[in-house]
Amino acid sequence: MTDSRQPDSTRRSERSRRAIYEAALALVGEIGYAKTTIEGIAARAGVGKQTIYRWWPSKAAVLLEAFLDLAEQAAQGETEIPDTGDLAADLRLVLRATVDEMNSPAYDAPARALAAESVVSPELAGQFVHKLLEPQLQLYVKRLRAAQETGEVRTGIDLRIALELFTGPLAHRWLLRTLPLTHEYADEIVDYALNGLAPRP
Amino acid sequence: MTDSRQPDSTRRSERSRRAIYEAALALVGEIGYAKTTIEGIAARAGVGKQTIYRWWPSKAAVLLEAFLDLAEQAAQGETEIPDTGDLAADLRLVLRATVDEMNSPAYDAPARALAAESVVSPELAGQFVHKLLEPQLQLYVKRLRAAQETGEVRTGIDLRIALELFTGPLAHRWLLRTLPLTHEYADEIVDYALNGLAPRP
Amino acid sequence: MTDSRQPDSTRRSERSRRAIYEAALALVGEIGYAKTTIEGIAARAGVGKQTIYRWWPSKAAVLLEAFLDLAEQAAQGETEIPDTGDLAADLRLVLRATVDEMNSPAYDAPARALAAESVVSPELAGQFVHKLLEPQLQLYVKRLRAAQETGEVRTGIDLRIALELFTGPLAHRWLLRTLPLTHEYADEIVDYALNGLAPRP
Amino acid sequence: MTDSRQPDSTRRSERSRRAIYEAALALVGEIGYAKTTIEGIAARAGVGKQTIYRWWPSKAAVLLEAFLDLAEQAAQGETEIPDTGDLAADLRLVLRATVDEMNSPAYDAPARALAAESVVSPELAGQFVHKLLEPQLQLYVKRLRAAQETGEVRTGIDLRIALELFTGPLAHRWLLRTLPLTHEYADEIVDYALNGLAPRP
DNA sequence: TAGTAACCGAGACGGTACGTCCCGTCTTCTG
DNA sequence: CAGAAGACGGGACGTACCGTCTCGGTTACTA
Repeated sequence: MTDSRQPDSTRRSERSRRAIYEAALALVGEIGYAKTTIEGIAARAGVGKQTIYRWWPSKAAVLLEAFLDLAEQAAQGETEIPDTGDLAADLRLVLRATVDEMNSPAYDAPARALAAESVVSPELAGQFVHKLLEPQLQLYVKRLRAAQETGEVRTGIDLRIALELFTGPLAHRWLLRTLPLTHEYADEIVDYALNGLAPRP
Repeated sequence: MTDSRQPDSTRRSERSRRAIYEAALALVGEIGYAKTTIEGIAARAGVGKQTIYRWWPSKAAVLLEAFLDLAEQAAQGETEIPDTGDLAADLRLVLRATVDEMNSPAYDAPARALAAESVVSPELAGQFVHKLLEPQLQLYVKRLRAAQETGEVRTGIDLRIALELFTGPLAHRWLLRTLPLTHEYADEIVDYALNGLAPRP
Repeated sequence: MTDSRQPDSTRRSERSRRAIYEAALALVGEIGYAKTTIEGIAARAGVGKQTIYRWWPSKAAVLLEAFLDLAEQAAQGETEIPDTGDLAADLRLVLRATVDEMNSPAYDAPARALAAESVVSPELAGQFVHKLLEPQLQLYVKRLRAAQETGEVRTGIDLRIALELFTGPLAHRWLLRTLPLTHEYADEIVDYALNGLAPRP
Repeated sequence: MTDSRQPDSTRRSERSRRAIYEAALALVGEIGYAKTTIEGIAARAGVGKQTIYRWWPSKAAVLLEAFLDLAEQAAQGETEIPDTGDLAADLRLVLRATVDEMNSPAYDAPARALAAESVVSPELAGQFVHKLLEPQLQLYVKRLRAAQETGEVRTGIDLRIALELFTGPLAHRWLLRTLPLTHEYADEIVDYALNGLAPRP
């Protein structure tokens, strides 16, 4: 009945885990994801390679956890889209913040790396979406539902689809760098998209 | 005047080039981009490794050219978004076709690989966007401009931004596999987005 | 004090070392030194290339050690030139044995390869001479010194030079294959050379 | 009746041949034989690779011809061992000259390279011995025969063997760099060896 | 309080692929 | 048609990492 080859996580070294997170994020920031190696992370963290292989299945998994850990620390409190009663204003605020985040190097490098890996690896994508992306998208659903109740958004709209009118364009510009990501762009997107969701006259 | 160490392209072997394209696309389709190696492409194409290194700077560059070549052959004629006078219908048609393409394995594998690499490599992204993506997006600009003239789209709209309301959401779902890409989804996107671009009452 | 990037030799795999010796000697015997490659040795030994590069600086160094190992096993006991009281007879015996050795394929191939490399590489020559050749030559010095004491060789002779009258000609014929190496030739050399070392009448 | 794949040597470019000789000797002197490549010789000589492959079968063959050409120019006239009536003096002179030659870099590099290749390649060795070495050794035979007639060397001696008492030791020291090659050493060798060839009292 | 089981840093190991260098052949164009 | 130039298929180089595997050493729970 017993068995399984999993190690005993109660004896896990917290110190090593944190060192690995830091080394992984630092290396991805400094030399990029492709040139970051497990050996490099281990060396930088002052850790044996086996300690990484024991707890993570891949380089991408290490980075995902490191990034989640980072995001968790960063997101202390601000886990809601504000509701001032003015939907357009609220969305502009959030989308502008997103634009700023995407333009900040500390966030950009690891997030891009994870996104790129996710594009190509369904397993990682699943984790990435489930643990990071979807929870954030659900915040939009929640805010849009509130707006639906106040009549700012017409009934019959599929909110899970509607939110993609806001996030999709931003993500697209960010991922493929087609054109610059600016506050003005964010505002414009909010303007056009919101118009599409408004009640028909 | 300049110089540069480029080889003499007039003496290039056409046979080798085509064999490399085919090998690259086949391998990416069969075993995935990550497991596709330059040695593997060379072996499959019956070509020396140096012949690849002589003409391309990286695995991604090979695949990009191979994919462009493929796209060029595929896109014989259909280089326009139809204009039946009914913008919504025309866009639904195009977006449904795009959905089908994204769901077809032959297109999916190399396109994903290139997109993933582009996310992480600005150089490749530049090529990818300039040679493949932007020309396609300009077709939307053209069609939307026609619609603007017939009054289906209100004046003052930035069409280069507007088109992203259609393509952004699709791209997002495709890249990160958040939710299934269906014709219904495409229709919904057209519905919501077009509403946002319509003349104000 | 120093440092150096040498690996930890206490953890070295004895099994791999022996396999590499055997593979190297076998390949040199079968296909010749020039066609023997490090990749080939590694493959034949069932070993990673890095395991060779970790412990040896070059193909020649591998072969030298393999050959030394072989010579060590072969030379169990016979580490002296016999002293029957008859110098000429003793030298004939030794030189005939040397001739036989040089004519035996198992010895010939690796020994030639090492000699050839030594001709061209002072570093290897140093090792080759110090570890293999000079110890053997000192046996001649010892035997000749005994002969000097019995009056068979005249005083005032530099024995380190004298021995070269015996070994030099043999080596020359062997290395450049000018003429066949026979027992009769060895006897003749002993005859002429010993005459030159005998006390003046 | 015609045939054979040999090119027409009457149309051969003398200019190219000389440039190849010079490039080969220069490269062997500067970077060593092992690092000298046919491509490198061609580039340095300003010659196409095919021009080398057309006329020579191997790198070693090029160098051999280049060296023979060099030796031919150097040996204008002095094609004899002097005969002053004093055999010992004559041999000391020749052996000292040989020592000097072996110690001169211009001679040393290509000669070592050819010797090393010859050790390992019977074909080249044949050429090397037949065209370069044996003619020189025959000069010793001639001089020793003269000495035999004057009674300085005893009858019954095989002169082709006898000469190796002089040249063998020198060659040995030179090839394997066991000990320094000096005039004193040459004198000693002449002394010991000649004693061995002298008529028995 | 000793024994022992596991994680840990370290790094050697059998491998795969890298990107480079040359090999010897072949092809194209020039004198 | 020899020769300069150099692209080609091929193979080995020496390096970098992969993921697995021992090897002491150091904890931290059991007997």
